[in-house]
Amino acid sequence: MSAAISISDAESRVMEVLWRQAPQSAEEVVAALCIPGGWHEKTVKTLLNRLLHKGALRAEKDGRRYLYSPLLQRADWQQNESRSLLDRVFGGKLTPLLTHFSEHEKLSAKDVTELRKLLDAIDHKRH
Amino acid sequence: MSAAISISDAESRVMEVLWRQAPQSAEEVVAALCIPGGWHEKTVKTLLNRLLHKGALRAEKDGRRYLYSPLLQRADWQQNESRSLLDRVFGGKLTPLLTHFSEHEKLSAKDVTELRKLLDAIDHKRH
DNA sequence: TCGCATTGACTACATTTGTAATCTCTCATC
DNA sequence: GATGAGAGATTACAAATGTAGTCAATGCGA
Repeated sequence: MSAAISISDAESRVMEVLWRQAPQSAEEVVAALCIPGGWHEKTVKTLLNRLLHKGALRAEKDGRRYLYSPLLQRADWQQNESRSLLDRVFGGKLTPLLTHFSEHEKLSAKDVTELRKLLDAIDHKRH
Repeated sequence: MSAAISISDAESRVMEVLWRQAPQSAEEVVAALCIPGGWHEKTVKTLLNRLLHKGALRAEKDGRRYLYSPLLQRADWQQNESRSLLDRVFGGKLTPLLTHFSEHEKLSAKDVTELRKLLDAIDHKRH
């Protein structure tokens, strides 16, 4: 288990861009994030750099610039964030969280169907 | 909608104590949190104070000291944190989160039963 | 009544985070 | 070879956070 890189909220926004597609140059990442009322180019560069130092990204030289790719995997990050919520907010127990979501979040018919399928699948594995 | 008080991780630890039981004196809260390798008394006092200023707590005078009670409700906090995770990490969509949990978290048989009941209840409401 | 112990208020300080600006190096061009 | 533009590296700075220490007020015990 790698030392569990932790990234900030703003940093995760940058990662999302690279998770969608990689590798990308800084310029491309900037383009994706600096649109309307977005960040300043310098801000994105800073975030890229911090992510590099944290080991969340890899950079390969491409002429005068770098191409960035995620090292931290999105699924792993989601895993950590979810686990963290579970522990911090729901005492580490899943049922209260699920109960909470089903009570407070609007579940679409599709969500419900989806969930039933998941439960069935779990039951099957458990056979 | 109240201005959505936001509390830090350490602060939430203090709130948990008061959510379990309120009102409590600072001394009692300290006692609950400073046990083995816990925080320093002063740290807890600071957190109580910050929470007061944020409006997350109420303090009523009781002789030479105060008795603290939560103003921020646990359910509301859970709601905010969950919503935040959902938006930040799962693009605001519930299904990916639920899928994630069902794939990566061990669901006990009880969890599954519980969930099914929830789904049934939802279907009923939808009638 | 006076000083002390206790409690809350205020101050402190390093780290992380959001958000940039400036510095520097290097390659393409004149 | 000199120079300027663009890329990344370094520096900046305020707010939030974790973690305490110091100050000040006040009621209790001697």
